[in-house]
This record gives sequence, structure tokens and C-alpha cells, in this order.
Amino acid sequence: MKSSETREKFLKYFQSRGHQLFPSSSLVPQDDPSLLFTNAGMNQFKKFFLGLEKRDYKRAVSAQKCMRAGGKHNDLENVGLTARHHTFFEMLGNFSFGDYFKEEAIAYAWEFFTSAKDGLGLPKDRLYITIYEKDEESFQIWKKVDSTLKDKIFRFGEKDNFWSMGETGPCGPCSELIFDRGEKFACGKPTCGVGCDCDRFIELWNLVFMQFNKNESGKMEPLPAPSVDTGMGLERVCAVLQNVDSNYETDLFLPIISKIEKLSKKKYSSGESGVSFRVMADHIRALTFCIADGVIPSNEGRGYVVRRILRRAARHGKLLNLSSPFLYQLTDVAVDILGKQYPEIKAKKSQVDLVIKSEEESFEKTLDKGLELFEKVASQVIKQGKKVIPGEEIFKLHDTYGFPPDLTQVMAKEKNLEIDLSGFEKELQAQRERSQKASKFDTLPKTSGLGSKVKKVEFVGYENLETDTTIEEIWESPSGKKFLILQKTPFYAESGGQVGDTGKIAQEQLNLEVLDTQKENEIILHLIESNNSKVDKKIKGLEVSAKVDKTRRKAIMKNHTATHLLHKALRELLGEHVHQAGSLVAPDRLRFDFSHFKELTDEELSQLEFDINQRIWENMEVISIFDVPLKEALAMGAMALFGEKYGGKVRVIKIGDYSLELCGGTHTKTTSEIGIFRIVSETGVASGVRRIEAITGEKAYQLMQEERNKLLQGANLLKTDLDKYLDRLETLLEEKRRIENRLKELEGDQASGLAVKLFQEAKEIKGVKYIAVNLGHLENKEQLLNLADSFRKIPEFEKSYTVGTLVAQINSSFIILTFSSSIAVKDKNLKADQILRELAALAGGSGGGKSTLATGGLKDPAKIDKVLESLPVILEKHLKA
RNA sequence: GGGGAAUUAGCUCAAUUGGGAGAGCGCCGGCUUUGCAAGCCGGAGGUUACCGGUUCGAUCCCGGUAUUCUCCA
Repeated sequence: MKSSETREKFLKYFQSRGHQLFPSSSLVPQDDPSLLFTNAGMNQFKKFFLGLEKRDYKRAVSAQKCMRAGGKHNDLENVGLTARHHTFFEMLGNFSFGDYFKEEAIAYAWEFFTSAKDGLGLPKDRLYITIYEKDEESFQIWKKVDSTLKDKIFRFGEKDNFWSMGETGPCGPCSELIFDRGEKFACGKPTCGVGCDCDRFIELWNLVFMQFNKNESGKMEPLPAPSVDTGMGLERVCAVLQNVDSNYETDLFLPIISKIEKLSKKKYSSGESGVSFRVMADHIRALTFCIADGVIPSNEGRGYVVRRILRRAARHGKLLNLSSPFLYQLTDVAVDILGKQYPEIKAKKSQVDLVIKSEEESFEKTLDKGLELFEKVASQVIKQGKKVIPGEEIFKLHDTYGFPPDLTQVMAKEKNLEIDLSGFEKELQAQRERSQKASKFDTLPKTSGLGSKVKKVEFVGYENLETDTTIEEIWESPSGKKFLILQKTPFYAESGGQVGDTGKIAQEQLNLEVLDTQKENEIILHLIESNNSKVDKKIKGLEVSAKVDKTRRKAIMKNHTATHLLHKALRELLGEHVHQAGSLVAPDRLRFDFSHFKELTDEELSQLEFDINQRIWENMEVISIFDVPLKEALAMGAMALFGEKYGGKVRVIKIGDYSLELCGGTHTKTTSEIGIFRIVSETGVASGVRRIEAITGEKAYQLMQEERNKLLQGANLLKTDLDKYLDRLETLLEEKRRIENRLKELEGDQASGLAVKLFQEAKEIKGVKYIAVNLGHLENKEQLLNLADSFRKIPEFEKSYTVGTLVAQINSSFIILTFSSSIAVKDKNLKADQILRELAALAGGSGGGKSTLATGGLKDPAKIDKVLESLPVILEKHLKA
């Protein structure tokens, strides 16, 4: 059975049994900071299970894309070595939100697996069941569903068969369907059986029964409406159905492997020599999907996971003698296999290719750098007559320069060197401990538990900026922040990049300043000053008026609408590969991050600014449309980030016929309200991501005023008007250059004249000429050095034994310089730096330099004469020695 | 979140223990030569990322900030 057929059958089976079909949610979890990647089908339904959101449907089915790499579930290291570990995989699942429970879930699962008509038709005799040891109920149901199972139900403890969402919250027993792949796959241990970790008894489907709610004291209370969450790994099931030994031999992977064979001109084998093929086949899927979902390689968080996956794949490609870049050529096949089910990878393929290719190229650079360092290290080891590269060095190459240790090993072998792997491991372990220690105190934000006390707060702030309402609840966060919750509110809570509103909540005896507005799920929290003594439980139920700071909010609205214009203008100017990668909408500025590969040119930036201003002048209407079904919105061509909540209804912001975007934020009524749009900066955020900061309205006007004032001041200084500003400046600069050159020339002449004069007047001691002069004030050190240079240009100078000392005052400091002719250094050992140090010491100074030229400073100006007089004395001393 | 590194001309990179900021490519001008490639000479271009400290003196040493790379979580 083809994989697409298997997936299709699953979705159809449950759809025809009242389950709503949900498309896969994004690999980037929405509103869930505790999760690096979406790693199970239930992620997108978490809110329903927690009862935070209600929807009309009680049953759902989905094929969910998942990643397990980095974080708690980390399969990265195993990928390629086993038949069944993946970074990216698909999870098929059916869900019940307080509707059916164990009985139906088990019956469905059994029927789907064993029925040849509606289901997969798996042979019953090869199937086994596991349950939680204390879950008698499931045991009875399984027996009832099929009496032949009686002896094939195995009980396991909490570790294997009890599931929980976190420390607290929903939890319950689970039951797994196990398939026996036969003797051939057994590990051979005497203990081998159901539950063994080897490849014989593999878990195909896990049914989770959410039955309890674990509260903070650890007590488990029965849930009023128990739920079901199931997950089946598509890749495994396909391996079984296609009767192949490994997931990699299914139609989900084989075409990718064939393509690698073609590119590398090497043959795949299922054994150890096939590792690189499997790693690449797995990783290219992960890369394609991650990047399509907007995760771009970077050096932190999930972007870093993607970067590591890419590099690992690139390394394995190199083992097959492929020459970089090559990975991006594999996305074709991945898209062929999965593009129908997940259209986003098809839509973003060209962007994905670009990202992969440029990342491969940058890895290549990293390797080159590392190679150089390796050569250095290796030659040092050889020079020391040693045979082993120390672990510290391997670690440094890896830690600082990203040079993989396995590559170090290969390189070392070529030079007949060994590497100290255990030393490397030790260093790595030490780093791990350092990191863990540092992040120990970093606890995840706890939820307030408010959900049970307060229901959804009505937001009236799209239309009104003030309203009368009542105080519903007061909540103090663990860190001591105080929040008010109102029955309804005009305050916009921070979301979608738009900052929270500020303002006042007031009543006759009460006047509270709202410092910020946040939200938790659908509860809007108003942050108020915590030192206000009137804030206590007594004000609960009080009728108040809530007023948003109007000026601030209006500035925010201008910036938000401008952000939409910017997004659209960028796509028109640069291309469809531009996607939003984050944004900030504040009262004083807006910041917009987007995917793009080059710095924007000055021309592009001014074009962009012009385009947006033109939209403003066109006075386009900004319309918000509420409660549009997502599907419809997308059909209208609305821009949306993948991973918007599917199935739900959304709000769409339409600006004329120009821009259409999903958005919950607040906007101006027309574009002309924005007034002026000005780009302030364009910078890089990460590779492939650019950032534009801009200002609007009054802020932009202020900037223009400031700029004009600066120009006028400049023109004033240049004694000209703005028209001739540039001409005047150019002339001035040209003039300055000419004068500088002329000055240099004159100074040179002067200096060489002075040098000749001083050289002629030089005194002599024991066959060595010496010069000691106080030059008085000089402009800069350059002049002093020039003079010293001028001596060298006198032909007789370098033929003579000459030492000179010059002192000058530059600004407030006294500089001493000593020079020595080359042969004086060579034949008489009269080193300028040495002599200088001795001289300077006489006036509390110090200095240094080269043997022919040295400079230093003097602290005591009264002793300058003494210093100059001492030169012959010191020379004499040196000549004697 | 924690560690390690890097940042010098438009680009790629130098600068011997702290002692006058350089090369190659590119750019501009001139010359030479006319099959092309090029060659020769000259020139412009730098707040050595930013801020502070130590020092007579900092590209170099120390501290902080920013950005990028890299490893760990």
C-alpha cells in the first residue's frame, strides 16, 4: 500500500465517523513557548484539551508534520543508524474532546488496523497490545473487542504507559498497538518480547486516554469530560504495510535515496554503508519542511537545530564524495513525495532551495577556516614530535569554529596523527555542565490558573477608546506584578507585534495608571502600578471607566497600518519570497523583519519609501472584516503566516485593493492618516533575514525638521544656501586637500633644512656625532617624526655614527624622540630605544621603540635641559661598555 | 540562557613582545599596445565596529556595548 493511500485511508476512516479534518499545523508551535518544535498531533489541540478554548466540533482527525530534534525528544543522533528514527515525521491521529472515550477509541483503532475494507488489513496474529498496569477498564474493553487478544495484552508501568502533559494538567493511561515484525528483527536477548526496545516489536499506534487532572499538590482528580489523543507514525506503518525492513525502504524515502545514488554515483545498501544515504534522506525532509515553515538556519533556538541538521546532512554528503552545494538539489524529490499533502513546501520551494544553498555555502566557508586552523595545530604537534592531537584542541576547533570532530579525525589520519577523543569528550562534558548550571534557574513561565475563574474578556477597543465597565478580578503574578481584569475593555493587549495599550482606569475615589496590557489566552490583563495601596480585593466589582491613552494609541495605529503597506510594498519590489519574520509596532516606531538574501540598495530603499508614501497620498480605505473563515480568507489571497489557527475564524485587514492580511491589530481608517512614512534603518538580523525600522506621522515630521535644521546650520557655516551646498562642500574639500599637500611639502622642506643645519652643527664625542635640541612647541607628533626622517635622507647621515635627541611640547605633553644611524646601532651598539629610556628616566618619563627610532614622554619639564645635557654622558657610558 | 571567537580600505586579508596603518583584487586618471587577455605609472578611498580604562604612546592589553560566527542548554 502506498504511503499516500495509507494516509488517505486513515483520514477518510475517521472523517466518515464524525471527525472534523484538520490540516497539519505549523512545525513552529503557536503560543507555546515550552515547545521548540511541534512534536505530536495533539499540539494544535492543546487548548481544547485544557478547556481554554471551545469549538463546535468534538472530534478531529489530522496528519501532522512533526519534528523531534533538540529539546526533550532528541532523535538526531540516532537518525541513519536505525531503521525507525527520524527528525521529521508524520503523525496520524484522531482526537476526542470530551466526546467518546476508551471504548470507541479502542474499537476504532482495532477496526482500522484489522479491517481489510475500511482499514489497513493488518494480520491480527501479529498484533499485541500494551496497557497501563492499573487500567483494568482498558483491559476489559480490549478483550471484548476481540477475544483472541486475551493473552496478548501486556501491562506496563507509569514510565511506558502513563502520559501527562506536564507537571500539572491533564494526564492518563495509554494503550499501544504493537506489531511483531518477526524473529528476523529480534535483538536476540533472552528478555526480548513485547516492550523490548529492538526492531522486532514495534509500537505503531499510541492511544492516550486523558482521564485525570493533576493539580499542584500532585493529586489526580477525574476530568469531567475525558478526552482521547492518539498518534500513529506514518513512516513505521508504511514500512510494515510495504513489507520492507526499514522506514527508509518505503516510498516515502526511496525516491530521495535514488536521487542521492544518481548524484553520488554510488549504490545504496541497507547496512552500515548506507548510513549517509539515510541521514541525508531524513534530513532533507526536515530541512524542507522547517524552512517552508519559516525556520531559517541561525545560531540559536530552532534555527540552530535546523543549521545543525543541514550541516550534518552536508557532512554525510561529503562522505559520499559529493561536492558542495548539493543538498538543495534534493528538495525536488521531497516536494514530489509530500507536496500534495503539504502544499506549503511546494509553494515555498524556491525559497527553501535558496536558503539551503546559501547555508551550504556558508558551511563550506566555516570548514575552510577550520581547515586552516587544523593545519596550524597539526604542524605544531608534529613540530613537537608528538603523535596525538590533544582533546583540548579538537574541542576548540569544534566549539569555536564549528569544525566537526569526525572530520578532524579523518584529517589527522592523513597526517599519520591520532586524536585524543576521550579528552575531547571530557571538555564537551565540562561545557554541558557549565550550561546546565547556568540555566538551572530558568523556569518556564507558570500559567496563572485564571482560566478557571474568569471567562473571555470582551475587547471593544477596535471602535472605542474608552468605556464603562466593572472590575472583574485582581491577580498578582508570582513576581509581584499586579493585574486588573475588566468585564470588557478598550485596552489592546500585546499581540501580533503590536505593543499593549496604556491609559487610565478610574472612578471617583480611584485613579489607576495602566502601564501595559497583556493577555493570557482570551483574558486581557491590565498591568497597574503595584505600589498603589488602593489595589486590593475590595475594589473587585467596582464600576469604573477605562480610558486608553489616545495619542499613543493613534500613533500605534499609524505604525500598524504602515507595517501592512511595507509588507506589501516589499513583496512587490523584491519578490514573493519576502515573508514576514517578526514585527514590532510601537508608538514611536515600527520594526519589520522579513526574509530576503541581500542588503537592500539605497535605490531600493528610496523606491520603497516612495511607494508607501504614494499609497498614503492615495487615501485608501482600511477595512477590517471580522469572522472570516480562514479558508475563505486564504482564497481571497490574504497574506498569512503558515501556522495560523486552521478551522477558526479570522479577522482580515483590507487596504484598498492593495493589501489583504490576517491581523488582529488596530488600524487607521484611511491610509492618509499615517501622514508621512520614513525608513530609518535597514540592517541584517540573521543570515537571510533583513530588518527595516521606520517611523510615521508626527515622528517622521519631527525627523524631517531636524534634518532640515541640520542642513540649514551646515549651509550657514559654509556661508551658502541649500542649492549650492554640495558644490561649496566639494570645492572646500578639494581646497583642503590641496592645502594639506602643500603644507606637507613645505613642512618637509623646512624639516629637511632644519635637519641639515642640526646635522652640520652636531657635536662629537669619541667619534660619535650627537644632536640634542629642544624644539619648543609643535603642532603634532607627525612633525617630530618627519624631522627625524629628514636626517635619514641626508646622504652623510647613514654613513656616520650619529645619535640625536629631540624634545618638543605638543599640546600639554612633552615628547622626547631619539634616533640613531644604522651603523651606529650596528657597529657601536647605540640603540635609540635604550638611550631614550635612560634619558627619559631623568625627567620621570619613559618610552620605547625601535633601535633606530624611539619616542617617549617626559613628566617633569623643568628637567628638559638636564636631559639634553645628559646625552653625551650616556653615549660615553655606552661606548665604554 | 551560558561559554569560546571574530570585527582593519568597496571586497579578501596582513601588521614580528604596545612604538609612524599595509598588500592583492576592485575603482578613478594617465601611458603603452591595437586580435584578445593584459602591462606600466599615478591617485582617491580608514574615527582599525562603538564607548570607556591602563600607558609617554593602543589596531594590539583590560572592561562594557553592538553585530556576526561557533559550541552547549
